[in-house]
Amino acid sequence: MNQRPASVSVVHVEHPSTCENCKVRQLCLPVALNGDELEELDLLVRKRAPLKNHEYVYRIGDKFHSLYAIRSGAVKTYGLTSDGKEQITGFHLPGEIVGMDAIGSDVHACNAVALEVTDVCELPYNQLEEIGQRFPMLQHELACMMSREIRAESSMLIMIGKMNAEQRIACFLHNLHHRMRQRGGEPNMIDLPMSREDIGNYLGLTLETVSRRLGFLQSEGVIKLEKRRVTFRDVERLSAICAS
Amino acid sequence: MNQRPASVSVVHVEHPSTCENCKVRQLCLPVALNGDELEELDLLVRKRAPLKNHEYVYRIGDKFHSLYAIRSGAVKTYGLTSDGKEQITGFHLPGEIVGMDAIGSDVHACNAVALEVTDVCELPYNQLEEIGQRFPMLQHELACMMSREIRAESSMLIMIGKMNAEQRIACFLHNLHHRMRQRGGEPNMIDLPMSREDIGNYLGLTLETVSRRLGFLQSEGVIKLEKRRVTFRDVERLSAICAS
DNA sequence: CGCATTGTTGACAATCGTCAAGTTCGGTGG
DNA sequence: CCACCGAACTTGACGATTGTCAACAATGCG
Repeated sequence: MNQRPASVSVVHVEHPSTCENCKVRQLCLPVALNGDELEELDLLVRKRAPLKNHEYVYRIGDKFHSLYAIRSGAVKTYGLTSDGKEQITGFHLPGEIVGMDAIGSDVHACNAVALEVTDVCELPYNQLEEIGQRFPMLQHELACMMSREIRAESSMLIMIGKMNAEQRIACFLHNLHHRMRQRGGEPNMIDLPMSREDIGNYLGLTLETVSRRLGFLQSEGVIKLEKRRVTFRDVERLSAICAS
Repeated sequence: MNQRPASVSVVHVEHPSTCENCKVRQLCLPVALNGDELEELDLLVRKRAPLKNHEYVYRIGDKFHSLYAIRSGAVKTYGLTSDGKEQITGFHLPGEIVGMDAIGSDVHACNAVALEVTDVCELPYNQLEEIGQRFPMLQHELACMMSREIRAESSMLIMIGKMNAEQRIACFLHNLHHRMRQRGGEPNMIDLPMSREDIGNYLGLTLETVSRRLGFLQSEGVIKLEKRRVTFRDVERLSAICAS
């Protein structure tokens, strides 16, 4: 008799891939919508073949046309400095929406690329505004998601502006841990979808510093590292480091 | 015969303080609205006595109720780190809207405080959503302003993450110069509304570093400093430093 | 006029970046 | 299946930018 494989849906019934059946609907636009609204939203969602690792959701210069809700996988968004270096502005998990920074622009000003196999729902923006007119709740939810994005970036500014390398790494892990748990991940373990270089880039550090500080956190017994798998051994201490 | 005082409105007719007559309507919500829409917007705007220096627009913990459009003056928004230090997340000029990070929250998560005498228009948010339902263009403009805020914060992340002290200061000045000009300021001069400490806080630097790098830019002939007055002597060079 | 706030300047220290060497891992092809 | 190659990561030594501490000057407000 076989063990059930860990962390895989126990029963995998083939639901039609509607918002109503989506695993992350509690975190995404549909959170507060009723049946009619959901139905309308489903009508405008364009499905796409899942993106493979390194495939772009959109690129700098692409005409802005749609927002993209992440259904599964992970996406990083990054801009370019004037001398052509990448600066990652966010890592995005299922239930989050990317592309909101381009509303009211003609073209996208940042790249969005999949960090693993990733399923996205395309939401044509003019249609979204149109049904938003008829469904106030949808309009409201969209505003909430944009507002949340603003808050998230403000938090990053606070973090980058005031914290040292160790605190940044601790906060980063803590934040990711929290978000992964919201999404039903293992309670004390995460598999990072990004490289050390990406982490460093995001946090305003070099990959060497990331590697060193992660190693230090491990030596202190706060986490355990196995390649990109991070096991949390002392979440209390991790929080304490964030707040120190 | 007296000279006309510089940088003061030449003729100061007492317009009623409607959106239509607002000096920054081209930069604010009303930019694309027609007569009916403007009238409706004016009905919901609550005027307040101008804020004096150091007076709060809203504070952390205040119940979220309204957005605030800045009519004149300047506002800084800042959050608090877990150990109680301030981190400034933005400086806001006339035509900009503060409070959008609290939409969908119960309470404000950051402070907004006037840096000089400042006139704000209070926009009760539920009324704003309500008339947004009837006027798609207003709804669209609001989304654009939120989107712009997301882009602005992304730019800051790119800047803080990748630039050294001198580049940050140069970009900061350049950005402020640009925004002041949009608002009809002197072409090559700005009076900073914030202290060196505020600038450093915002840019993730200490006030000493700000003072030193500003002094260096002056010694290089890029700017001239007189207390908080900055005169631009070589905007080309300033741009070059930002991009270096 | 005096005191508090703000800004400037200097000396020194520390964190983090740079450069470099070496290791592990994963994928590809013989 | 094994060998090889490149990507990703780790670790060490060194240096530079920036922060810290301190003294002092200038400003503005009561």
